[in-house]
Amino acid sequence: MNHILIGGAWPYANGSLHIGHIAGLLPGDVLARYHRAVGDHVCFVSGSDCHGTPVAIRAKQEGRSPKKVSDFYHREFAECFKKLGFSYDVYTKTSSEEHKKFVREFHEKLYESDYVYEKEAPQAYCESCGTFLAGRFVLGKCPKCGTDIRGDQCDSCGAVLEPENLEEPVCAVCGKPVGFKNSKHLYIAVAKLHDQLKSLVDTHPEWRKNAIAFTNRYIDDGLRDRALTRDLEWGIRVPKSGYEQKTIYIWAENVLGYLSASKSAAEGTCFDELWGENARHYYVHGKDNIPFHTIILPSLLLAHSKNWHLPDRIISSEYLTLEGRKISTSQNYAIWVKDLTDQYEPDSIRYFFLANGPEKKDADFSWRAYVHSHNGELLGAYGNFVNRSLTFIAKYFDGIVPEGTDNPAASRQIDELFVTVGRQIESGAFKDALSGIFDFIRSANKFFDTEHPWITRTSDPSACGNTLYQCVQMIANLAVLLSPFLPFSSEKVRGWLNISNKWEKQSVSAGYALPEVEILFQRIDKNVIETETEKLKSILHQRQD
RNA sequence: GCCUCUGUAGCUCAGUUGGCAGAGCAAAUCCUUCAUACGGAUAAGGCCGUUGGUUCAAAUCCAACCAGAGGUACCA
Repeated sequence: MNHILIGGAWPYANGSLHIGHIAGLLPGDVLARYHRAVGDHVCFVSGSDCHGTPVAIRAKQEGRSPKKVSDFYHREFAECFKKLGFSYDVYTKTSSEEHKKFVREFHEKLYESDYVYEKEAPQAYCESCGTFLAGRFVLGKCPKCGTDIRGDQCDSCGAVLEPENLEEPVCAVCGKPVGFKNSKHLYIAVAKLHDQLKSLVDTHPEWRKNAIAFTNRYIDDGLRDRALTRDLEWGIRVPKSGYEQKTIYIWAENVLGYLSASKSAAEGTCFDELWGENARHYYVHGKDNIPFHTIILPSLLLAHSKNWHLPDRIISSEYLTLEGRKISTSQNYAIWVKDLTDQYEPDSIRYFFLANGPEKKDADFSWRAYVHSHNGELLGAYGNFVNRSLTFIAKYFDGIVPEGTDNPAASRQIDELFVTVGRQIESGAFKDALSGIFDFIRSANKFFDTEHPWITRTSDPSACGNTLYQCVQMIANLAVLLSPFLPFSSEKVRGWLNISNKWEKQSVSAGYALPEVEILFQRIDKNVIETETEKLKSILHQRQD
């Protein structure tokens, strides 16, 4: 039995989840379900990222506490994931006591390492907000070209800047001028870990291409040491004297959630195996998260001790666009997961984002494509094949699976699918996996047509029975092959046919009595395309006014 | 500015090491009626962004250019 850790990215708790999050995170659940079906010990963890400036700012704007705000979104996230069938072993939050305790202990030891040092540097400070500000919360003019800019980078002339070099710096939150104060912080010497980090990338050609490219870029450009602490109220207190007023920088604690959450999941029993040499670790997130998983997390682990298991597979997706445009939460141009799950079936949503996800390059969500994917592929090809076969048996064989012999060609294809689909899932090629399964479904429909059982039913009843027997075997195996992708419908079919979800060839005996079956997927009205597209257009319209 | 990615059929895209351009959808014609107006077959559709180069052979490798997207470490 292999120990598999799957870490899904921790969504940031300052706003609702949209389809982009789901597109990046769904692969984690496919991996988890697949590895469980194979018989591996799986620990699939994630949680809500609750600390940091944006949550604090949002709380201030809403007149609520940061805890209230982040708890609100945490509950919403958990509900969305549940509805979509995410099979997390633990879904927690960074503001949980278990996580905070784990992080404080981890950091205490970390500070003793040779890779952590103290440094004083000027920090932007807003008197009116009474807080220090991160670079991107300082607005000002570029000293070189005079353009209005945000943060420490000029978009128009490309100059890399420090906030203290900006002209007329103002606070992005309240608009008042900012000053600068010296502040002492702990830094992690990422640059000193250059060789280990370089060798980590070089020894993992199976990371997604974008992860390798990003990481190499950072390494080649020269790794920069990073502050581990922040002058912020809302966060985990720094466990060091002299640092009572400071908190731990979120990227120095949220990625440790993989450890703290897997510790609670394992309840101490197999935590060591899970983080030992022979485990396998997958990290599933969007490309924006790459450096934090390939540089920061390994740096923290390496600086802490020699024994932690480093990332094996980085499943970093590209971005999802919406009707050809960039999704924008601030401008409300998005489809929210909670709205989607209210109206559409979870398997339908899962199918679309897994079959059309941003695996190797940006992908687009359009209502036209979504409705087509559901009605045409999921329902028309798969649902219909299941339905036409099983209702045929119900109608003409009294619901009893007729006598028949295995179809050698189909049987061989199924054997191959278990191998290739498994390999594709493990390597992060979810689109290819689904497309292989759906090719088989198309061939199954073709088989049904060329056998025309509705004719042999009277002309050659035993041939008719044989055809349906073979169709039932195909359905049984499809249910298992699709179970990581479409858990809800697969569970239904497995229930009807009384088969397990083990990742191996299934068979249903002749004579088995089918229960009453129902339609697998509801058809989506085509008018949805127009009404939903109109809604998005009106959002764009408002934006321009 | 710099870096990365993308450009292939009307649309969405696949094309792993160079070897006769592929799939799905849409549109066309036909077959079918077991099934959720569902399924199947056939044909049609392409200057593979542009221009050069390497090669017996280039969508694929190299160079330049054009167009678009993304990134450029304390925004997740």
